[in-house]
Amino acid sequence: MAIASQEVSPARFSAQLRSHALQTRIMDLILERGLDVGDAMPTESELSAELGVGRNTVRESLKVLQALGVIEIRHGFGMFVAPNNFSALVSGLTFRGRLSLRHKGEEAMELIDVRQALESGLIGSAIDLLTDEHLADLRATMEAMEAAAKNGEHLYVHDAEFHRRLYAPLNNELLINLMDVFWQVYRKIHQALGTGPVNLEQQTQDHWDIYEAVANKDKALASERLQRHFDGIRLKLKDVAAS
Amino acid sequence: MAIASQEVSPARFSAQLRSHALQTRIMDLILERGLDVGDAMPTESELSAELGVGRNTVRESLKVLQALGVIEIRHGFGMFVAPNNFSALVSGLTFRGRLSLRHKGEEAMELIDVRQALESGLIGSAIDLLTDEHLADLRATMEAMEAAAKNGEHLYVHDAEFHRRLYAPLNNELLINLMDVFWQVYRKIHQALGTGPVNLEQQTQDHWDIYEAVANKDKALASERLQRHFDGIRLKLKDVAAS
DNA sequence: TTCTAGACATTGGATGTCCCATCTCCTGTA
DNA sequence: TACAGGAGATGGGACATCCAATGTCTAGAA
Repeated sequence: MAIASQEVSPARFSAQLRSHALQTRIMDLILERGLDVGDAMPTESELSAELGVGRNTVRESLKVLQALGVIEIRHGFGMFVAPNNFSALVSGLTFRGRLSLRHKGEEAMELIDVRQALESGLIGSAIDLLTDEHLADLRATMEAMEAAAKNGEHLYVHDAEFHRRLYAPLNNELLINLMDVFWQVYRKIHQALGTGPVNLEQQTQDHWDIYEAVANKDKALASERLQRHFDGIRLKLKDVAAS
Repeated sequence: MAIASQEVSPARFSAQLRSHALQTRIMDLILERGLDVGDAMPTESELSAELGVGRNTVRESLKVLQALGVIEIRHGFGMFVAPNNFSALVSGLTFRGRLSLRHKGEEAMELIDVRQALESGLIGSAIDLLTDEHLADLRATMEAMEAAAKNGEHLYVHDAEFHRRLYAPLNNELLINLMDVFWQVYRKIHQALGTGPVNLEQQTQDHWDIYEAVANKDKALASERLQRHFDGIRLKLKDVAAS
């Protein structure tokens, strides 16, 4: 006879498990077939037939895999195993940040904290591996930033480029991607809040200071200046959130 | 009753942009309505009507949002704004890692690098904020780990718990979530490779060493022992990948 | 009062249809 | 021969409409 189950219904997640299982099956299929980045996937119909589920169901999973950066979908042509691409995380994290800003902006601050920890913690290793070539790239970025500042243009592109190149010596794509995601999320949140007045010269000078410390291979100074850079960002965010 | 007569823009917009736009519209709708974590979302049909797209299309976007951890879908009941939850990232990153292991396992190594940078870089701040209560929690975890090791059980749970509690003082949920994701991805990759022989005692001792340094508030020592801990993990991974 | 069975709302999934984006290749013209 | 343009094939995008599965809630029975 049926006993009233004391168990907190585990079936509450059963549906998610099934759709998650389908995603996993598709990923396993890629691995089993030895497909590599850029290779073509089976068509939606083929997958639908092969996996024994409807095409709509397959599509839902495929969209998720696309969002996770696993595959790339090209309308009218086909689907392909995607190169590393975390851009999809941006929207999710941005949403989180904006949601949190309605309270006290905690999560947005947490984001800055993580960026700060990652960047100031890794700058030492990056300086160790820095070559003249990397330094020249960095300098070129700074000059472009300065030129943009003089023209009154936004520094977004150059700012992102600077931070990306700063850690290029580490040769860690995952790290670069992660940092890029965090940077973009910060930018989007900042945009959504409405940008206050920006001091382009100050911003450029901050980056020059960091560049200088890096060029002199002064790890401690570089780390400290990065810390201060982020302190400034944090303050600005707090200002905007309070208004 | 179809309100579909709304003529859309000339089909200049790429498909990805359109589906991404739909996801954004749903997220904006949440923000506009002031929904908070745990609140119920409109039903699929309502969204379909409101956004002027078919229910299947809405569902694809909803699944993506679920995968990004934005919403939680409960079969037969409804959809809700989800609490922070990065577990979905795990599958995507795991896939990346396994894909890379077919070549030289670079990405899996990069993952360890990022973990190492994050953890050894942040241990100092964590020690600054460490309270007796946190320390007691940490000790409890270690004792549980030791007990498990004596019984020959896997240490997975306790290992993860240890690293989670180590950084609890920072009070940064995003960070905890990220570390958890990385930890799980590492574990899954390791599992997929087939675990070699594991030395439970050694593993436990490593963690005790770290605990000791933390308990003594010796930041430098803690950071160094964490570094060595990850060096060990990296070596183990290299061994398995080479075979 | 307590427990159970069923109604209901809502998501899960399948199928069929049509639309439209992209690529390939063939043909016609210079 | 070389190149431009268009027709057709391929394949994803969107939608309507079923029915199934499942969690919740309530009415009714013990």
